[in-house]
Amino acid sequence: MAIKSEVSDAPEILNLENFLPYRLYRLADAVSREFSRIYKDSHGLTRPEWRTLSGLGQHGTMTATALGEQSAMHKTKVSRAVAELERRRWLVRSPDENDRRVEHLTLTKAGLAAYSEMVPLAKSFERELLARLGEEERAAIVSGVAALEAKLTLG
Amino acid sequence: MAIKSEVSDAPEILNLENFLPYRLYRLADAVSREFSRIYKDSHGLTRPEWRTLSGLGQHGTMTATALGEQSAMHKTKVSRAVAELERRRWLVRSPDENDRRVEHLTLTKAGLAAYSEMVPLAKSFERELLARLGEEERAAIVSGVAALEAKLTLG
DNA sequence: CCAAACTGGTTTCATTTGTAACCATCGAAA
DNA sequence: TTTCGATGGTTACAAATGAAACCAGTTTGG
Repeated sequence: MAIKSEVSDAPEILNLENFLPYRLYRLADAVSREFSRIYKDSHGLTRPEWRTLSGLGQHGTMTATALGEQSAMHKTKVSRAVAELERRRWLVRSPDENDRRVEHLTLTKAGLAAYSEMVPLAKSFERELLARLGEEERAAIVSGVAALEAKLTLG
Repeated sequence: MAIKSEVSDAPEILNLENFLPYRLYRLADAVSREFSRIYKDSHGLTRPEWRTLSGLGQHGTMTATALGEQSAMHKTKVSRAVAELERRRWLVRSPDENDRRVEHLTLTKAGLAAYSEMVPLAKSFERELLARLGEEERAAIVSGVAALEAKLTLG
């Protein structure tokens, strides 16, 4: 049997368990699922709501557009998350002086309280996640992610 | 101002852009989005459908349960993906001899053809993705992901 | 000054997803 | 053998998502 036919007869096979896009997605999904307990189980937030809360907690006041850029969310996700947090009275909107299309979003005391409560939990989640790894493994995942991020168009 | 009040007054802040669960998710999402062009744009497949095709292409014949385990999908996703691939006549079901609940799934010639067409594209996608990185960066992401996978309950 | 193009943000609609209930069959134990 | 709990797989329903249309309001170019 000629080599040429040998290599072209058998269909080329992809090993899914070893395929980086799949592994990355599955890993992120597992981590995200675990992490979601912090905002979902305790307060019934969705991920977009959590990110919105987190963005505002971090930056004080932002517009919806800025939120979308900071946390890599589509404008519709932001819009709905903001609406829900407003319904909970966790944030308020205030009109922009110069541009009447724009709204500035700010957490209320209640929103800030929820944020302050979750931040330590989030940090310890990350800490414990990384603590399961050895020193070089930790460095590997962090720098590996950073390297790929740098090469991609994110958000 | 006493140190104690200094540290407890300001709300602790989480830097989202630096938070591993967020970064991981955003990265996986971006990679997955780019990759999806291979199965979505050309054949209109969803991710579960692609994974199902991929699992069967790789293993020949599988049950729905096995597919779910191999590709980290919930049984409902598998069920719907299988139904769609069957509708396209890309796979067939055959009953199990001993257990009438079980179905064995196999790609048809058409399914296999689609699979064979996509595999090289998938491989070159991964290759080119990794080619954007330097040697150590490549090693870092691969071993970092592997390390985290090992510590988590996946799927 | 006015039309066209653009931008911030919301809504609508179709698709996808997750949860739970469900149906059929199987295996073990009484 | 009958019954009861697990298992393979599907379905129903509610919630989350994405794409595109949409509404204001703003800017730009003629």
